[in-house]
Amino acid sequence: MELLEAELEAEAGLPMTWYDVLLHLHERPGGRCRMGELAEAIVLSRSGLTTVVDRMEEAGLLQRRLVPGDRRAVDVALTAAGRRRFAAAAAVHRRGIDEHFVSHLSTAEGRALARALERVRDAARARRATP
Amino acid sequence: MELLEAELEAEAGLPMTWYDVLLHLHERPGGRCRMGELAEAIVLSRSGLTTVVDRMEEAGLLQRRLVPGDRRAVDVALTAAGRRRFAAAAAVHRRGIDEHFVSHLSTAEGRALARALERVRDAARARRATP
DNA sequence: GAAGATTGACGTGTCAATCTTT
DNA sequence: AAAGATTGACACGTCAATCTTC
Repeated sequence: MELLEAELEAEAGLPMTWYDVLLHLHERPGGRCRMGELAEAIVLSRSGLTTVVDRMEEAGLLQRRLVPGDRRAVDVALTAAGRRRFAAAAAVHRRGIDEHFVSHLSTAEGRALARALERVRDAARARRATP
Repeated sequence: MELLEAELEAEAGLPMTWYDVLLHLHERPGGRCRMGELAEAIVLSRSGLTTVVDRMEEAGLLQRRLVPGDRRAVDVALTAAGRRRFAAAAAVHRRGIDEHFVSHLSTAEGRALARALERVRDAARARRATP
């Protein structure tokens, strides 16, 4: 993770947190999403996300938008610059994952590892849901 | 990791960083070691370790000791209380690892996973050594 | 009153500068 | 000058309190 993060910073000029934000926005239809939902998705406190979005908005990668129908809420939306920046960063990140992780495993190993770790993850999640 | 850390905190009253310190001291002969060596071992900056050791010394789990022969250096040494506290914490932590990780894998899966991840780790370390 | 987001106080880590000893 | 540890300034995260809207 340290290695991937350093490469992302060096070659795409993005901190990992910013990449996470761009990724999850990119996955939503319209490239937009509520603050709370986004905070949940990238595992960050709501207040933490507030300041991250402040910076990213200054950098022109996204914009806060009013939510039609609920004046409490705020939407975060990708800008064109944000989409371009994400595309470039994603290329860097995918190459990194391939090079530093996937390339060291056989196909069979990859599958086996995924299956095993999914079980571990699911068990942890289940326990988290009902503590 | 979040789960293990929460359990350690709740059942043994130790932050993960403190556990790491106790563990690595416990592994050294005499339960003592230099500050710099310890910082390297637990992957923490030297200055970060300074403050952690401050707190742990206040808590009575370890002591700073003069190093005979080099007045620049400082040794950190486990106290009796530190050893007791580590034993209790280690029991909690081992149980957690067993329960939340190992128990979800077959013996064969465990071995395969270890071999595969060791290769990934070694590759990352090699690249880190010569960037 | 509860949901949604923001603000302020604080904890923990890194980095650069400092001080002592070699 | 270089090794060893500490100090101070700062970045980034969490939690509790606040403010607005439902």
